[in-house]
Formats: sequence, structure tokens, C-alpha cells
Amino acid sequence: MPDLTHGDDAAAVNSLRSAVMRLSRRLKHQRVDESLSPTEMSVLGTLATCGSATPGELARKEHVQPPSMTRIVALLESKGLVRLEPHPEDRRQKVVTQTEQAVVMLDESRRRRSAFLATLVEGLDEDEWATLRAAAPVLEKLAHL
Amino acid sequence: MPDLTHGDDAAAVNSLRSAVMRLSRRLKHQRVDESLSPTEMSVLGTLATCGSATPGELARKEHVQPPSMTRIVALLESKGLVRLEPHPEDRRQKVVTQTEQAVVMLDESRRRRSAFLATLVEGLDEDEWATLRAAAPVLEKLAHL
DNA sequence: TATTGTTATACTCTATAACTATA
DNA sequence: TATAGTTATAGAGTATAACAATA
Repeated sequence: MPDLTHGDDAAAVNSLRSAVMRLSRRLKHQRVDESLSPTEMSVLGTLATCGSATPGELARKEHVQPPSMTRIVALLESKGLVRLEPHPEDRRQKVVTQTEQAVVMLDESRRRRSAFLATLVEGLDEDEWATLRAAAPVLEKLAHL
Repeated sequence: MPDLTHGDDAAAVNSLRSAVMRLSRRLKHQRVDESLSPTEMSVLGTLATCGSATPGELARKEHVQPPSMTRIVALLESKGLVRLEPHPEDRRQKVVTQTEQAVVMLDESRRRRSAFLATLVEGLDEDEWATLRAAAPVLEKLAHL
């Protein structure tokens, strides 16, 4: 448990916040599928790892309110990227599952995303990129805490 | 210049993108001043380092279109956080400068932001936090490329 | 009575297009 | 003719509040 009252740590926190906000604004524009928002992409990514989930679970994981997730899931279903099934035990809930089409799309899109980020990462040297690569899983953990 | 055709690098890029998007969504809600958007805060941060700039320069730095910056600058001025002066050499341009009030506000807010991020960072161990601290400046560089 | 999900509605932020003033 | 900034307008994404169905 880091001591955030320390000056350097506070500075790092501010630096991190600023960089994350700026980067996210740029990434928003680089969409795999032009018609899919970052959160919609993120939901597909989550489903790719956890298999399937209820709308409520997805809303909590993506830090979005339930009505927003309703809208997102409906849009993804209309595009054939997820399938909605009744919950086996609780008839209030639904189960959202990714379709084969979503798997193919996510896979196919990886190349394009890399292409854009490559243009940014090429501005880094090997050491900087190594630092960032090491930090990626930590950032993911932080985002999920 | 890293080789992004390599599988691990591509995976790191995806991990990075996902984490940055998720984190940014959460940070959006943790505002110093409830009435200031992330971009507005970011503009103040930029002015804190570069002193003053024209609206056009700010729009480019924040990766926002000029009309959006017009709105942001107008809002910041109405709150007494920036001052608008005529450009000394080009009467089409304006010079945006931070006020003393903005300096105080940014300073005062640092504690609060740290308080929130601390709750997340406390979920990391020392090594993870060290990794993230090292990556912060690289992320900033990447965001500015 | 509490919880899951939905519908209706409004708000915030940003973008594009068209305009004004200056270079 | 080109550039800096603005105004007007539209669109995307999200939130809150009120509601329906089920537990």
C-alpha cells in the first residue's frame, strides 16, 4: 500500500490522470467499427473474457448505469454481436452472450487498432515501450478495482 | 521503434487501450470542481505549465476542435479561472492566461484527487505502484505525440 | 418490500458547417 | 485568398426518475 501523502506519488497520480484523460480522448476517435462506441467495444471485450454475463453485471463492470447498458446491449444485439437469453434461475434477469460474429470482429479489428497505436508508439524508444508494456496489466488491475 | 507486429506487443496495446478507456470513465466522475469537465480541467493544467496560449493552440494541444475550445474558454472566463487578452501582434488571435484563482483551485484540488486515486492505488502492492509511477511520464508523452 | 431491467426524458460534451474579422 | 475565432445546429453517450415484472 503506497503512501500517497508523499509528494512524488501525488505528482505521479496527477500525471497519470492527465495522461489517461488525454489518451482516452484520442482513442475515442480511433474506432475499429465506426458504428461502435468505446464502451460498446469494451463490453464485447469483457464478454470475450468472461463468456457471458447479465446486463446488471456488465453495467457494474463497465461502470455505467443500468439504463445505459440496456441501450448498449440492445444495439449490440441488433448488430448480431450478442445473443440475449432468459436467465435459467431468475426470470427477471437475462444472459448476454457474444456471438461468433463478435469473436471474428474483435479478432479482425486487432490489426487496425495496432496500426493506429503503432503510429504513437513509434515515437517512443524501446525502453519507454518496455516500461509501458510492464504497466499495462497494472493499469488494467487499477481500472477494475 | 518497437515492432508492433509481434504478438505480445499487440496484446499489450489492446490491454492498454481497454484500461485507459475504463479508467477515464471512472476519473470523469471524480471531479475537483463538480462544474468543471475533464477537458476544462485539462486546459487549466496545460495553462499551468505553459503559462498562456491562444485558443487555437489549446485546441490542438487538447485534441479538440476550435469551436469546442471557444466554449471551454468562455466558460473558464465566466468562472474567473482564465483571463482573455488581445494578441499583441495579430488582432485575429487572443491570449488565454490562467488567473491566480485557477492556481489556487488547482493546488487545492490536488488533495482531493489523490484521495480518490489513493483508494484505487491502495489495491496495488508496492511493486505494481512503482511500475505505474515509472510509466506515468511515458503515458504523458504518448498522449502528446 | 427489494431487485432487475426498461422506458422516457434531459443534460453534457463534442463535432460540422457557415459566418465574421483580420492577415 | 487563407487563417483565427465564433455562432448555430446536430449528434453521441450518459444520467436520473419513474415504471414493470419478478423475487
